[in-house]
Amino acid sequence: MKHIAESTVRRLSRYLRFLEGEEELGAETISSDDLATLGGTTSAQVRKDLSFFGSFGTRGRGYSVPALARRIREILGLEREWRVVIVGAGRVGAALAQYRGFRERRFNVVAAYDADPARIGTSLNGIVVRDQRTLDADLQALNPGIVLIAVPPEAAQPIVDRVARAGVRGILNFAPTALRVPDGVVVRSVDMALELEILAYALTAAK
Amino acid sequence: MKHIAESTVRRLSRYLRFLEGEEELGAETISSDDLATLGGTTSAQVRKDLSFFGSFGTRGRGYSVPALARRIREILGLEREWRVVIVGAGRVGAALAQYRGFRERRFNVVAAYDADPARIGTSLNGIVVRDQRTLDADLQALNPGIVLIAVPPEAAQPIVDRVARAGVRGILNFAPTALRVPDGVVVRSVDMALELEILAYALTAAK
DNA sequence: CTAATCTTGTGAAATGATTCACAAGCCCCG
DNA sequence: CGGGGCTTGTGAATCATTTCACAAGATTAG
Repeated sequence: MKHIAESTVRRLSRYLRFLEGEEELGAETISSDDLATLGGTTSAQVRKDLSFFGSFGTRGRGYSVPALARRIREILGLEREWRVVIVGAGRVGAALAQYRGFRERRFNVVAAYDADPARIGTSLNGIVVRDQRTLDADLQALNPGIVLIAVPPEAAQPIVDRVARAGVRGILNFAPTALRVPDGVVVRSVDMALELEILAYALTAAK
Repeated sequence: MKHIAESTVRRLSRYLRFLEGEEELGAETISSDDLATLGGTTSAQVRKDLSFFGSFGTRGRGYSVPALARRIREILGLEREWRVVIVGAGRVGAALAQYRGFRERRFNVVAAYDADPARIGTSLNGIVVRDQRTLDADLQALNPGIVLIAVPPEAAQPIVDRVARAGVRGILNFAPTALRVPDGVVVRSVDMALELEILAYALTAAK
């Protein structure tokens, strides 16, 4: 398939949120214009985004809410459950381990790791923090689709190397550092300080 | 000034990280090519990014590390201190309140708020959680440049309305919901589940 | 001082993303 | 069953971003 822009995927994911909201309210159909209003974009953009994957609407009516929701879930790969392992059980790791938004989307945190003896053995919402030294061996059995990195920046790269070597292909990194990975492994980074800096720029420049 | 793309600002912020690293190592100059390698982009991109703001390099030599770092800090608005207020002292809010990366970049968390009586009065790393009902009055005195939203999604919009009414112009939202704000107020959202979904798509589509 | 070597800064070209605009299809009403 | 009113799907046009390519300035070696 043709390459799809990240901006498109990001919007699809947002459309899905709104569709699920509408679904609960019992809406049967929705127009590209309604979706656009909810998502802060334009109806042409909505239709273009969807058109990359086929045509699911009915002219004159709009889209079937449940059918479109199902189709977007399928496109995004959200019909399956995702097993997620968290490395780093500090405050950020702990918050992630217990984050409600993940469970709701069927991202299941199956284990958490830390290197600090004081944290090993403690429980995060039913998940017992394990010793990071057992990570490599455990990954075989746990077989997670995605690993979340929530360790200090200087510890991140070695963890990523180990995780990639164990065959994990998806990494979501919360450490504020650039990461190198082998081909075939996908990393995304969430850098909270960087987001604040972009905001600072917007506030500073808007004069 | 001409409008600058967000992608450019994001890269500037990353360049700054590398520059600070190089600065500590005692490097005096750096070429666009070195910066590109560190940041995973191209030298032409680096030079183009910088060129929007002036020309700081020396042909044949490269850029002075400390001078460029200073200039980027100035561009991004990081020379000043930013006062930050956090609303929502659950696990995410608590993690943010104590996040080391913010302090390092001179984003100072000056207060945290919550609506839950069980949390009010507890201390997060020296910051005592206050009652959300006093938020509006307190904002006058605190006068934060930025407010972080870390409340449940359904509570976010009312908080944003209150915060915007109090004159705050920058909001960083961690609640997984779209927010409306008046003109002149800048919102950015960090949606952790959405990042996981984009990752899920990348893993699903790459076949 | 000259020549060879670097590396910047920047128009121009190429590529990518969004918006426009409209034909085509579907629904509903009479 | 025909006409009016919606709304999709999609090429074409526009707008934005990245990459290319090279002249010009600076440094270094001889």
